[in-house]
Amino acid sequence: MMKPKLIIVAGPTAVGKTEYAIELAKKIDGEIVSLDSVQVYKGLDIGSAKPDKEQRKKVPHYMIDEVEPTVNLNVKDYKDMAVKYIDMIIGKGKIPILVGGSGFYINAVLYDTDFLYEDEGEALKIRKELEKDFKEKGADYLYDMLGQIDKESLSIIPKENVRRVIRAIEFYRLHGIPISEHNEKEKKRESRFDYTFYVLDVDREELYNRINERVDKMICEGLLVEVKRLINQGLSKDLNSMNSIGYKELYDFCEERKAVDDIDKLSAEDKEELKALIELIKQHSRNYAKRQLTWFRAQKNIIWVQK
RNA sequence: GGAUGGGUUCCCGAGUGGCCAAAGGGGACAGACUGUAAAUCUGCUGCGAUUGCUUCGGUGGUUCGAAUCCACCUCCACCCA
Repeated sequence: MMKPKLIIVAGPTAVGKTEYAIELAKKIDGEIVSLDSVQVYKGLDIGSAKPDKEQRKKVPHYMIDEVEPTVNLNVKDYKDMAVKYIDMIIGKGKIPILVGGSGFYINAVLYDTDFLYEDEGEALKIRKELEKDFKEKGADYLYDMLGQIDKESLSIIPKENVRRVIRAIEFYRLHGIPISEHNEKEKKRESRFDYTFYVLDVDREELYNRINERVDKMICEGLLVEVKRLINQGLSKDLNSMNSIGYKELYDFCEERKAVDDIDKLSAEDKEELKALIELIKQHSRNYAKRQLTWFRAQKNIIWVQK
């Protein structure tokens, strides 16, 4: 049986994936599935640089505005949703074009990683308990615990990465097998798609310029108002959605101020503070872009597209 | 013009005779990653291939030895005029 065709357009933030993908989709009669961990959330529009209405009219887009920002999505849920759309597009005889920068999510979809079923309540309970252990007994304690159930993981996960140490222990308790063993198996998976994996890239300097400019643009377009609106909706700071770049930096600032719709009206002091926060957003975006590049460099069968 | 404090490696900042290529932080760079991933974490950061070489505003001294002490110069901050 022939594997269905699929195209991926990935790359660091702000390289211009959206436009590139739309052009491509028009040319080959494809439909776009966003593979972006933030664009899925409703209401996070400006900060996640969602394609606008005009763009979405040109080509059908999926996986955008898919869930409420109050939901904490994880790879499994994300993958399951995305796969449904992909199969639907294939079913129509069109070519799915996956567009996004979340490498981990792209891989999950592309290789159809098997994330075992987990009882969310149970998982959360275990996690809370382990987090408490960490606070009370420290990282060494957790690491020892991991070593007793899954020696292999010790060479993959550094002790300092407590979050992943916890997840590894949590996985073992949930499934009774070491996460390293499961991952080893999943890594060998072949994609069920006949895929072409493009990664867009530009000179580092140019990329950073684009990022900086785009952040400024987001501010002009009303990022502050967007964040304020989300806060007023009751979104708490510790939600995944609010933990993304552009939102986490502005959260406190917007929460403390009554009005943020007119930047010119802010006090001189506030303006200074805001300026520093904007710089921070730019920096975090640059760091993120760098991490994305690192991820893609480590992937197989990548076709680099120098812009 | 006078008094004082200060100029340290990309930035901030510690160091006040040898253990100093110089703490710490930031940034930059590189990397890891399989249920928080726009998350989380790691390494590295004067030059050179080890001995080595060139750095701590500048110049000249003191000393076996100076970023550290002395002299002069220079720049900055602040105070008095």
